[in-house]
Amino acid sequence: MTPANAVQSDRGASAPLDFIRQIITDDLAAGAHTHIATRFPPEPNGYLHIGHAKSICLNFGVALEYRGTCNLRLDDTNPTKEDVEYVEAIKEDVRWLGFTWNAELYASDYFEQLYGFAVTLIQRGLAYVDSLTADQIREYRGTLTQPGRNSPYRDRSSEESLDLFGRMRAGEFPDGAHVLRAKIDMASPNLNMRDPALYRIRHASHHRTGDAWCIYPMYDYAHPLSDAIEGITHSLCTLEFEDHRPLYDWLVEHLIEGERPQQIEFARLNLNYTVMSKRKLLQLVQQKHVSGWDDPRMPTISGLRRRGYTPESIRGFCSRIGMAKKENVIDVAQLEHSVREDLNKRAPRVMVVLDPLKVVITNYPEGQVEEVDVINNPEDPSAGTRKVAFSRELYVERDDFMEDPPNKFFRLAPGREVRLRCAYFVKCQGVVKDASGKVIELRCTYDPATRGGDAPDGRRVKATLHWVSAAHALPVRVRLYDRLFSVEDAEATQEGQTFLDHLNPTSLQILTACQAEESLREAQEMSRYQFERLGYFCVDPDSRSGELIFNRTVSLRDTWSKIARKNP
RNA sequence: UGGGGCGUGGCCAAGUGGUAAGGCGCGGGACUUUGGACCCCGUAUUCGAAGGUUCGAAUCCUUCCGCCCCAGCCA
Repeated sequence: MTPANAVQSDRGASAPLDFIRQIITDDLAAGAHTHIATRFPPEPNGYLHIGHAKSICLNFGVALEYRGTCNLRLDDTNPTKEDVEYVEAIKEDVRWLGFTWNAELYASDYFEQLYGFAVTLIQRGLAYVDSLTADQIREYRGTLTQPGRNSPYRDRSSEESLDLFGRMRAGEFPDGAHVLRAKIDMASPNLNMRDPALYRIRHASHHRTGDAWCIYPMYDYAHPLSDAIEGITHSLCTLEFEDHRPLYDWLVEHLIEGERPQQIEFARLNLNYTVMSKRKLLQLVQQKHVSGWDDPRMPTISGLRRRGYTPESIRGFCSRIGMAKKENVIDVAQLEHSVREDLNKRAPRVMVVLDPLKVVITNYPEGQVEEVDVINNPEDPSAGTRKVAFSRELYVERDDFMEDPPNKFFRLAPGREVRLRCAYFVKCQGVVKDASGKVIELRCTYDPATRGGDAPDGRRVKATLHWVSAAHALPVRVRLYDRLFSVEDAEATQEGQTFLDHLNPTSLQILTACQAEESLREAQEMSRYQFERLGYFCVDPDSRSGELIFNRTVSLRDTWSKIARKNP
């Protein structure tokens, strides 16, 4: 695995610059900055998801490419929703993705400075303490088409506001009694400029500052100033903050001298067949629709990690999807492609039978065992080969046999010969059924001359099957994951429905009777394999010694299933 | 309806007045001891629409249409 500090940009050198990198390049050329500084500013109120990965790759990627710096800044201005559990998870996820932050910072580090800035604003007549209730403030704000009205407290003297603001900090008032507001323009067509709230009273203890404060700055106030304090040059955020930019600029122009940060917005990432809002993800966790934030079906970084995704595949995905301002919904096939591409190159191959069907090689000596050499990774000759036990009784995949095969089915059927991977050609001579007519065993013969999988007489077979020697097989459990939602747009609901109504009831399928080749016995937690002909799997942390559990990361591309679907 | 954005193939996305990159997906083929991978080929006479400017327009102008965001003391 690539060491975190060795990560270089995942953008190809010749890739065209996206609009953000174009702006930065131009700024540099114009001499606007000598050093590029970005930040990744998550609020620690939930786990990071693949949408955050887009932002992480952008912010850290830009820093790497321009030899600048990127800070990790926890945007912890709302103590009622935030928690240390989340900050730890966020740090782990960013690190795992392969990025190293310049500094680990918290908006709460700046509370004292931010307070000072607020005092300055009040002194200059640019902010005032309002004593309207939340409901009144809403009424006074006006609507999209009607201008707002000035609060009766708007013309309060700065002395009085200063006094009130100090007493707000001192804890003299209950939640909601007063709020500090910027004095901008209640008639602005941009609602964010209609005297936005800067500070609110919240008698809540903060996960970092404890009970030191009972007033907390709003995001709109804290963010630009935090950026300025850190010397951020380009503050990259998502589209919904576009309307906030005038306020961002207003604060920075009034309070910051010298180089000022610039906010640039890009489109957030959406993926089909999932949800991306933290609120909805939290709901899935709290209502136990999934096992936790790291459930392998979740679009969270921790979920993808547990699913078996690699950091490289996620970074590759982020660079592949591009960066623009257009609303987008990326097909999950794109994500799946990224992980297949990565794992194909490095995952060792192994044979595991998910749904075993017994095969008896009738002309193979009873009690004989031989070891065949099996290729570890055809994409990587240096991976070499391993020995796999072959014997008279084997398991093959039930799907690899059909008693009455359709035209395009190349696998095993009565009278048909196939190759057992890296072992022998076998021919099906008979079928054993139980009382209900279910096939429970195949009687086959093998051709001793085909050892290794090649026929000296040059005859060909149309299929190669994976297999496991029954006597040597290691029983394992496998969890097959599918999309969490059964519709592309889970958020699109009809009257009386919620996104939960679109949950895919078969998103998790647990297989308990799988048979794996012996070499897997020592498989380490989280190690990844390709189960030949099936897909990529990783060892779940729930595994105990004596019982391995594998998660399917993604299946292999399966042209047979497409054919089968088209010819039912 | 006020304001802010955005419209290039099924999904992303380059393109910045000189005649539509690339990726995913999809279809076809070649190869094959994974129906995997790899490799070929195909997949927008047209850029939301209509006018206009120009020798020439996805790119400039005008009008129209559609979609997204904003009325938290959330971020």
